[in-house]
Amino acid sequence: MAEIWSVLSADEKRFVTDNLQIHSFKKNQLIYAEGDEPEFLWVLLKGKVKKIKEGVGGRVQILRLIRPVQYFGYRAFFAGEPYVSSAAAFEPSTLGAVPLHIVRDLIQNNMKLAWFFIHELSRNLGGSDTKIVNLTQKHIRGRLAEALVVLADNYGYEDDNCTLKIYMSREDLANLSNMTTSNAIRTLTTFVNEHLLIVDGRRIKIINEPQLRKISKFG
Amino acid sequence: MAEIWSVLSADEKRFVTDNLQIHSFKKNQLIYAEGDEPEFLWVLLKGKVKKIKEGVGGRVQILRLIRPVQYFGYRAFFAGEPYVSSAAAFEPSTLGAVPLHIVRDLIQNNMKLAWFFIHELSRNLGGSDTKIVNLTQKHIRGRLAEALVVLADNYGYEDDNCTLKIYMSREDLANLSNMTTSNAIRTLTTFVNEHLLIVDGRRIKIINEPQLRKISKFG
DNA sequence: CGGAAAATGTGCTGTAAAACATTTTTATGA
DNA sequence: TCATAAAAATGTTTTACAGCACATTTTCCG
Repeated sequence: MAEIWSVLSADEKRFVTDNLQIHSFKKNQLIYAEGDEPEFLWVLLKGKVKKIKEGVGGRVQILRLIRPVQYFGYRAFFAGEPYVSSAAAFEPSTLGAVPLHIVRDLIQNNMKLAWFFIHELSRNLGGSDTKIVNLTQKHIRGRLAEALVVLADNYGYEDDNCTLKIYMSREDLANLSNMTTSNAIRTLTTFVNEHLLIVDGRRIKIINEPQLRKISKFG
Repeated sequence: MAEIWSVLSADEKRFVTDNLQIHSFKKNQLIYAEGDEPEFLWVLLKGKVKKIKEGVGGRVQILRLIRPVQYFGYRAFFAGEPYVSSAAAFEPSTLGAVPLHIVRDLIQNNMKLAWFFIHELSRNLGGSDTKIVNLTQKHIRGRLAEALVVLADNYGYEDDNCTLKIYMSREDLANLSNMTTSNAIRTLTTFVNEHLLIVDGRRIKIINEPQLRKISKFG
């Protein structure tokens, strides 16, 4: 369980293990929904998870991507609010769930754990602020390029060192970069014509990453 | 010094006081800049402060508004990054500055203080995520209405119970709601014609708040 | 005070991107 | 393996909004 695990004492580890439930989620299955009261700290063990938020007219924005081993679902609890976003599995995934009151008790007696969450929250907040400017000010090409670069940074490449290790629908790609599905498809085609990518179904090969990063930066 | 103060022991309070510097900032003066290494926890004692981030082509987004007594400038330090946004005074303001290494030492020995920051960060992160959807999906009218409502919620009204207790330029209003200055002016005029507001220079009276909130919600 | 600079207000134009529509391709599972 | 649905692709239309130019007013400060 990565970073958290390493700051826990043997007793604390035991305490967590005793209270950890393992859950499996199917592709596109909801883990929790906007408006729900936060109950569990989730840890993604295997698979991929997206945090999403519904906006005007059912339009969806993907807020964050989660990879193993990362934690989520705790922010709302610490804020004393219901969830403001939902979480769903991108693909078949295995997750652990620890009741948040257990987490609270652990933090209360383990300053290192408190620092872990302070650090995580701080990094996420910085990312969120950056995302605001990226999504509101960049043009379509810049936003899609940004999304592709983020996917590469988040999930990496297959063994060929250029195929994105995530296979998402055009719709998800659109929801990630704040555009319509049509425009995601169109812009993707443009990038292919410009020899930045090779696309085969949901398989995306990035063949000119520097140029893509440039577009993402000044787009 | 509000919430933080109340969780400190007498010794800790003394420690903070000994390390607190008071600074005055003029209207529009920069407090710190994007890219700077975080050095101080800032506390706004008097005045108004905005957190801003520059985007494509120098275009500015106002990320957050700060009122007395609120704390800021600590996120980047906890994340171990340089600042990703700048802070500037809206109007003549008085601020306190506590070196962040002092804050770190205090947190290390005071779990209540740790919880304070976990709580703050969590609330801000939720707000930031909500802002993403508001700014990307709502139309101009909705975004401006939202901004006005946020101003009312943040700084409140004058004694007449309808004049916003903040007097900001059209440009700031535009930067808050992700639009050009021209469009902020135009849309403001529309709202006046619709008898939602009365505007006299920078003095904005909200005379139909329910309708404004409705526009903000479905815009 | 007076002149310059900044802020505000309006109209016009071009265009990026949404909305809509239709066809083609790819999955899915009975 | 065929039927049906879902996803992808592509063309057309519409519109919301940025960009710009310019006039007017207000603010600032030497």
